[in-house]
Amino acid sequence: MAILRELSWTMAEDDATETLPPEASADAPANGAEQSEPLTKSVASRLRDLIAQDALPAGERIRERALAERLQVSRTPLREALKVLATEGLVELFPNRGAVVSDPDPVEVQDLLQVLGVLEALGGELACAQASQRELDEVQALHYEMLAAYARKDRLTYFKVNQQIHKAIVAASGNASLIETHGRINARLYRVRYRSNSRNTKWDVAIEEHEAILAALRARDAAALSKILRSHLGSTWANVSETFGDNAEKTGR
Amino acid sequence: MAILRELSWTMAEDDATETLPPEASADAPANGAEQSEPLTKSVASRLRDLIAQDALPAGERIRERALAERLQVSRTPLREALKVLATEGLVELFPNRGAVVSDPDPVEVQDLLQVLGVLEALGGELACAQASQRELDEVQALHYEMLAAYARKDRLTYFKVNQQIHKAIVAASGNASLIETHGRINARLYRVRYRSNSRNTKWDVAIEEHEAILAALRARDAAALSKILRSHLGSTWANVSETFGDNAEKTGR
DNA sequence: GTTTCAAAAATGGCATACCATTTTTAAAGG
DNA sequence: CCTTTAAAAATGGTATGCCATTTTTGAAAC
Repeated sequence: MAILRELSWTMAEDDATETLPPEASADAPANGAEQSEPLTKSVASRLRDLIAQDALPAGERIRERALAERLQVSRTPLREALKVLATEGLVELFPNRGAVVSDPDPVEVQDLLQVLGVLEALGGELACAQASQRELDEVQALHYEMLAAYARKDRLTYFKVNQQIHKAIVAASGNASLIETHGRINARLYRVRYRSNSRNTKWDVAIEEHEAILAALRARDAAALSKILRSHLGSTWANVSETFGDNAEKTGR
Repeated sequence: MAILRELSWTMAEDDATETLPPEASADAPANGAEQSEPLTKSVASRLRDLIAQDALPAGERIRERALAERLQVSRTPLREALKVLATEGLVELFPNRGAVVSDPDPVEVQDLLQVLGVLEALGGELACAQASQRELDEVQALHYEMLAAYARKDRLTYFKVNQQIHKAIVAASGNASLIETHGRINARLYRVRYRSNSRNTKWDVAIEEHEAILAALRARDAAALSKILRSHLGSTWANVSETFGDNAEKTGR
């Protein structure tokens, strides 16, 4: 299918290894500061990117030896990274038959969105109380950027900025555990939501909701923002469920 | 300090390897079904137990070679397991200087409790809509067990049954992602909460709150249950913060 | 007695080798 | 041509070995 290409997705984590540079980094001795990030970590980071971009297609079995060679590392750090990604839910491990890139079904997606909803709701509440004016302004700026992408019908930019907005709100909560958990759940939904974004038929509704989000945030109205953010992900489900052919939306939940 | 001994803590996960059997399991050929669980998995499970029980004290550095020998495995599966536990937040990894058992400070604990609060609130809401009568009855039974432990001033049993109740409510939500996420956040708080349990000065308040929880659950009053569960973890923070000497409770959040 | 610093020991990071299980291949049988 | 099945190849699981970094040791200097 080969959707998803030009994304520079980063998790709520640390380093952002650039996408798909298979060659090992040459030694840069000019730097007097610390070097040497653990290989496992950078491999995990690269794998997250590859999965988000469908360069490792969902449902596909991962061959350790081949992938290790592709990434120019031995199997040991690759295996360690795969264990980590499995814990994060991005791949599934099958004893004696390796790893497969996770491909959540509608029920899982709905479950994840429900959790994401309450996490963002909490993020919004805390942000109303904790966010600096600086942070609020930045969210506002992102909001305008999003409107610009909407006006241009630039779905890719819209999607990326949209993600940034939600991430920024949660970040403004100042709650490290929340930020991390939110980032992780979000990562598991990334591919599915990206796919749904390109077919989203209720774009204008999403925009309206975002206006309400911004209004509540500016007013620091915690209760209102919490409510909107949670229901906003209900709308997301309405969109995403269309992507799962047919009757996925009526799972009776 | 050596608190925590007789717990048979299990995560929201799978297998429950018994605590501290250093000898490798002898081959049991009688079983025709599948055998051979991956070592990494069972090692991770054992480490979780050891951490929960303070057999691996918080803040202490983990020596790979020594621990590998103690667990009777090579360093490879142990290292893989440590990466997993690091992802779960139970240990922290320091490049080139190994792993340390996490010891959350008051701010982290408060953050974790806030997240746990909204997760349980969601669990309660969903449980009101989804739980079978069977599941409700079981929660009720656990509640009575807890009252029995309270009457006997048996704090250990109280603590364990209390945990079971909250876990059972979340489990009744039927939301797999929620169950998993809740289990993970909970695991990170386990030690701290256990410690606070033994000094809890507001035991009767907690009991009252549990009565309200049960009432709301029986009535399938989602809104009420959600609200109570979340504030219940506010009370938990009030208790836990006492454990962090002095002025931990007024962190201004 | 304290501090400095270099040698030595220990430790974590990674690659590789070997084994058991699984998957594929292909040959035999129908 | 399809099914069965046994050999062969490939794969994941684990142990071990080597190297770079870190930590400890202890002797010299103050």
